[in-house]
Amino acid sequence: MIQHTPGFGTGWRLQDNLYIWQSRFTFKLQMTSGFEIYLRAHTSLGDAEIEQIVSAGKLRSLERNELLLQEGQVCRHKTFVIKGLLRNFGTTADGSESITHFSPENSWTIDAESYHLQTPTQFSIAAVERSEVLQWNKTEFERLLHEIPALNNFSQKLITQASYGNRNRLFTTLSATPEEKYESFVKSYPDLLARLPLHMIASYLGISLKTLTRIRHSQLHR
Amino acid sequence: MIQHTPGFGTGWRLQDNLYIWQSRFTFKLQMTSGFEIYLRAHTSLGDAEIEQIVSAGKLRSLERNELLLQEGQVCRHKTFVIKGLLRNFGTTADGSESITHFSPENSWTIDAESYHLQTPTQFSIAAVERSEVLQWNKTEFERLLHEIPALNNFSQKLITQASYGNRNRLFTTLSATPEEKYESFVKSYPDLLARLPLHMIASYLGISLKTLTRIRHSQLHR
DNA sequence: ATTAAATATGGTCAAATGACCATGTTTTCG
DNA sequence: CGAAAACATGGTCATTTGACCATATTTAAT
Repeated sequence: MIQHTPGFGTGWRLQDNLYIWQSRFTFKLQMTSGFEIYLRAHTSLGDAEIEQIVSAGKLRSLERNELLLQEGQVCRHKTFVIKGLLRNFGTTADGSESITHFSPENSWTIDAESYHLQTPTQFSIAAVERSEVLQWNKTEFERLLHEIPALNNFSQKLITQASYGNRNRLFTTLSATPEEKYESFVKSYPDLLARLPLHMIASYLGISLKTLTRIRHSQLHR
Repeated sequence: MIQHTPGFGTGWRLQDNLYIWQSRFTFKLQMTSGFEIYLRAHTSLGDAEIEQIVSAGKLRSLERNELLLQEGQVCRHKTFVIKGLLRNFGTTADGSESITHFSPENSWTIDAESYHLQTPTQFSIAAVERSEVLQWNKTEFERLLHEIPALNNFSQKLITQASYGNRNRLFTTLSATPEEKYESFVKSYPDLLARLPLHMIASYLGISLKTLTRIRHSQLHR
């Protein structure tokens, strides 16, 4: 019997009807190519710098619903999502969850406050789907930022851009009706619509699942 | 008859029962001392650098309800609030306003997206109270950031910290009941409670004025 | 392939919320 | 100081929303 993935990323893999042995090394090479493409598209980083960044990162696989960060922990890594989909969420006193952010492939995820201050977080990050991420711990990443000014610039730009998104999302959350929120979501993230269970979309929009299905129902008859 | 403030900051001013003539210059000196104290408290900037920053800024007075930035305009300045209270808000299609942020004295205000991208904004900034602000236009401020690394660091820190606040506010807006939102506001900003009309607090919390007065009423009997 | 879990939707009903309007009070500004 | 505007609160009522429960369908895991 063929054993799959006895170690992370390592194992027999079915490809073109042949089982091939894949080492950690070739697996990482394969997984990180998307990240390299991403960096080339969004920065002016050179080959050597990209190689340096990639080799400093560690791959991690996440099962569906596996936690990347748990309430009470300190966020110790910057994380880039290579494949899959993660969600950031907080839990209220009564145990219900509110999703503050989704991070699909080719985006970053972090708990910024916990990461920068190295304090325990009130939020969690979990995989919605089986995912592959690339991670750098804080000191490692700060070294990269220091050694590679272009990465530093890019990183600042990401932080700034994230703030635009947060503000716009806050405004929508404050001012829009549930129906408008849903339509805005569909328009902004048509791809996520198909990948997320509705209760997570409801949680993200700050409305109940019931209200969401009502909206969807009423839209059928229009 | 004594004329008050014929030019900005300039004019006869009642002090210790005497009318004294105040020039633009002495007025600015007086107004900016709070900003200097703020900088000393939050940075390690030296006297010369602080002097450089202050002298590059321009004072502006705002009447109650006067707009600092209007929907459709480009945000061209970084603004520090010396005195008074400003609000950032967006307007929905039906004409109602939602307040995204309050900026009291000793804080900054800006429309980050419009400022950084120099694109027209969908949001506005207005004075809640008569206010005094200190402003730097973008090229001027970027020159300062470039020439004064400690200011650059501080600026980055502010942007990052703002993002924590936004995320926490988003979570509360998503997950809390109207009553919890109000209590959280009272706890976080007891001073603002006394300075803001209730309809603005309701707008900030994303609830109706009616709901807010109901909450306050029910809290009296407890 | 089969079983268990997750998901989407619906019904019902009580509670929460907002729209509209009125009124007494407070604040602002000339 | 006095007029006008802004403000805080209350009443009423229609609508929206969510809680709870049930069920059919889809998806996931072994």
